[in-house]
Amino acid sequence: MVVRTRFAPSPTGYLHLGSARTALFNFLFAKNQKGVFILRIEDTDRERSKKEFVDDIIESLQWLGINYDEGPIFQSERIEIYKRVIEELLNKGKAYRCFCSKEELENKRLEQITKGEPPRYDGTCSKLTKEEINEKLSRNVPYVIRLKVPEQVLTFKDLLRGEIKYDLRLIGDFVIAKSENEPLFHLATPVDDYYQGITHVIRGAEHIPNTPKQILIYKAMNWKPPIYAHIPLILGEAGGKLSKRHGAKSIKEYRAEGFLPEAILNFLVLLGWHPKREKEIISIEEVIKEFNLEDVEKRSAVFNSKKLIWLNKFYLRKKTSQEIEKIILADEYLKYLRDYLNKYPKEITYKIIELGKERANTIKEIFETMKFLYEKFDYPKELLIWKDYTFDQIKSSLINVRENIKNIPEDKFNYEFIKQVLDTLSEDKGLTYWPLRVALTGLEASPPPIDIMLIYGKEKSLELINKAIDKLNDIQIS
RNA sequence: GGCCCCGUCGUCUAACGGACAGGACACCGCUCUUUCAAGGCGGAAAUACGGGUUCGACUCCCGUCGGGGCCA
Repeated sequence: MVVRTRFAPSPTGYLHLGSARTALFNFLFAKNQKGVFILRIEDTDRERSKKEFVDDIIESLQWLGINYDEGPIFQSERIEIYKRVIEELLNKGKAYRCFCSKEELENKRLEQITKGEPPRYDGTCSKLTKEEINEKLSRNVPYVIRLKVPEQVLTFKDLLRGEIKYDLRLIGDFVIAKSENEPLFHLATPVDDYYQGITHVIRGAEHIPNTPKQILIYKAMNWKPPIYAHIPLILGEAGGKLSKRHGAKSIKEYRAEGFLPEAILNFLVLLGWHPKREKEIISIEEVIKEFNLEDVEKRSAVFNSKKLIWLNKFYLRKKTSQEIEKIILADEYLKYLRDYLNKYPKEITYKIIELGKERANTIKEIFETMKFLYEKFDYPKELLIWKDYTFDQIKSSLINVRENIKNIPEDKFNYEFIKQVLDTLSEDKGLTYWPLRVALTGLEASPPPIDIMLIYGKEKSLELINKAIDKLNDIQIS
């Protein structure tokens, strides 16, 4: 039997980390089993479904490399199929039309609650005769369609959790469609899973309570249910389900900040699963080989942004400047960084990226780290002070540095030579390098000064050193 | 509130019923170093609690508590 899995999001928001991981686990399991992974868009809720979100889901999955073999299949285009199933259920007496009004239902509900019973539909309309139904239909009394739910305990097997028992008496005859043309989630999902030959339904643990309802549809239609695996939820750092409105960023946002797909994938896979040999860095190809649903952790995982950042930094440092340039040029979402690529000659730009990526968490931060190269900067003169040295001592150090750099011939203006010159200027190298570095960057923390001088060139470097010396001259006047 | 799921360092996790309960992120030292980053070395840090079962429990059972989810 060929394994078939699916990722079935409702396009009511951008793809975020939680749903991306659900997609990923479906993908990994299918690939591990040499099976088929399907994308299905559950857009039966016309009100809340938006094309924009459909596009985002597709685009983000593609960016992450979670490629589907079939789809996207849109539920909105399959109304005829649901209609057929609904009619069959109606004809077989497995489902019925319920004409009860909102008020009636509400009254019944309150009554049940005061009696201490679980609130559920009492099945009034299931007892209607054919004549009564036709009479109501001819009068156009509004109705919904309910499934007849047997009074028993349903047990199903979850691949991660074992047997899960559910008392169906608590559910009552639930609504499966607003009408023949308007199927609800609990109908459309199992119908699609069946017709699309889904063998394994892998989804978030929030769907555990939905599963018995969906199995009931299978039973009513005499279909064989799939295997279910409910993977743990990802909780936000503040607690609670990671959700769009709970500050969870979309994949798109991570992408626009310059996170790398391999870092996000690596991060997500480690949330609930781990490789046999202890390691943190793992490629998706390796995971596909090893992936196993039974090994997936049962408890929900708290999202830890620090670890994501650590992974991203790791992968970023492994990229060459040319690769990073390529990413910026290819990705529309990083368009806003493209200007940085043209401010200096190409070779210099590579050098800048080289220095920046060693320190940055994201592609965006590469240029933030090196921002002194791109815009005017200022700093308080106190920043020039190294340890407990006086302004005078700092000033003479800078003058000394300036004169020595001035004397370096243009053709000797390279790393080794400059280093040789500067290293001899003082016993305490910090006295040479700290004020120089501040003069060149205006920052407390930055890449090393010689590298920066090589980017600026001799002339601009001397200009910035002079500016620092001027700052210190002011001191004496005041 | 009812039902369901879950419970190992702050976080992600490892540990055939039998090790000093291991690793990673974060944190704190030290080291390297002009600063930052990266690296190296080291540290603090957990089996929720209470009962059983067993020669022996993180591991199995029950209860309590806690967290989360779904429905209302």
